[in-house]
Amino acid sequence: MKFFAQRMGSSGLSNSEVSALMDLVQPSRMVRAGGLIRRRNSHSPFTHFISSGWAGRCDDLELGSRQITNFLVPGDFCDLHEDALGPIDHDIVALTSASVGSLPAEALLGLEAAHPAIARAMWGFSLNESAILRAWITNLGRRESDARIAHLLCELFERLSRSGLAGDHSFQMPLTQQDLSDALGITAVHINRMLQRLRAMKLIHLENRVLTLLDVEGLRSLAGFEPAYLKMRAGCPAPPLRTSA
Amino acid sequence: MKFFAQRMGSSGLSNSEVSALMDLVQPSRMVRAGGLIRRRNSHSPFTHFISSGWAGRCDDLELGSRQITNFLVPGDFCDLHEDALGPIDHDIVALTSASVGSLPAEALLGLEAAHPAIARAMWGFSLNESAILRAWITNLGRRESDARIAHLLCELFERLSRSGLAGDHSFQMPLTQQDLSDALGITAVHINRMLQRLRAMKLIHLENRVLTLLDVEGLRSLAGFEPAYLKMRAGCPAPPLRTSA
DNA sequence: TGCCTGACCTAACATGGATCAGTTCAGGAC
DNA sequence: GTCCTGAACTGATCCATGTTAGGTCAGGCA
Repeated sequence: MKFFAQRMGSSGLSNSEVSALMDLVQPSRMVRAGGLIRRRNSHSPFTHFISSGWAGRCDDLELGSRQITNFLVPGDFCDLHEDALGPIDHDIVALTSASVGSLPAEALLGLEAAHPAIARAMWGFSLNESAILRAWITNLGRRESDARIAHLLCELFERLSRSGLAGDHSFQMPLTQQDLSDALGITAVHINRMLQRLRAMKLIHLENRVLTLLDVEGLRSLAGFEPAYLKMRAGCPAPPLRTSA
Repeated sequence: MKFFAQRMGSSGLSNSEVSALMDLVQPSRMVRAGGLIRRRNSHSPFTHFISSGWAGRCDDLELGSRQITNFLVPGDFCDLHEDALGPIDHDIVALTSASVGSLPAEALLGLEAAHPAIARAMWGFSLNESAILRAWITNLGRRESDARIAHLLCELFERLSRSGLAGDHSFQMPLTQQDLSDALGITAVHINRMLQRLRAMKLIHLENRVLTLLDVEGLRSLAGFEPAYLKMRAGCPAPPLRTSA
């Protein structure tokens, strides 16, 4: 839960607001790699977050193939306010063994009504994820396979960095080539070829589940990566009111 | 603004709550086809919605190519709470001539704090769009071009239906083949060929900007379309509290 | 020791969709 | 009427990626 507290703090909340949130947190639950954190169509009175490990949002299609629509890393919410409005519509699957925290959803809504800053912060997390989803759409729609992989790696590096989970241009990257395939819409065979190419271009080093970005600028330029969309939208002061729309 | 009021009403709000919202609405602004509704990095103290016409969220890349990450139709919010947390990170472009309404963002946040049902409804709209974005990711990642187009057409039909903008299996479809290309990550040339194929399969009829779904079941089955993700998540009663996460 | 499994890796071949280079047609401006 | 433009449409060619069918290697286990 350390990363969750850090993350809440990074969203512009005061210490007392963060404490009010942390007071709601329930004991964590361990989920083994491959296990389900949330099942589609299920209901839960809790909002969950990733405490440690990696997870993915999965849309299953016929034929056993799946599309991962986002990765979740420590500090990320799994289902912020989803259940207040109906059952969740996709599976959330642990990709490594993971620890999952939770807080009562109704109590969280109450806290938001009482503390405008908390309401803003929750909107910030939600809009932040939407920006990531849009970036994924652009990645899938416009980029070729090598740039597509590069873009995802750049994104993961930034997201882990802001939780203090990435070191000097390197991080623990537990995703298999099949996971990357499921996320990027590229077959695992071709993922392999393109990872080889990125290695040959001296852009990355990947071994024993540790990824090192050997040439961040080169990788970003290949990927067309613009990190602005990941910027945490902290609750900034109300913008000045203008008189016309 | 008629469609906006309808849409608010469809989200489980009472008449008085809808009225409270409508009291905030400012006069609409007309935008010509191709014009900008919101520019990336701009700031606005208003939350905008589409009153009439179609718009698209656009990510521009180098080389003049663009990715449309969602279409916006009458009743859709453009930038719900985006500006309370920082400048918006993408362009919103009118794809037809369009009329855009707005309401003061701070006043809307105030209304949400005072009326929990309104806060829930706004979360519902936001989560609803996130579900659409995830469905787009799956569409781009997993489906071949003909199924991809079919899926988008099914989605648009459902979305317009729920605003009363689609008739008996047909609707006004103002998107050019280039617009479809920009949204689906398929060249306009190939969009054309695949539209021919859908016509040849007697699944659709498209002429003079009117699209008719000749065989809804056939189209859905080709697309693997499951409409559940579009279901408006109305503010349902609080789920019963359980004691374990 | 040998067997099994999952992840990574590779080669040969097939193909969906991109690219390039056009044509046709309707509507609007003049 | 002619010109111009945007959109729809088409055919030929090419290549990025999918498909199929393997191989290698390390770890766990009997």
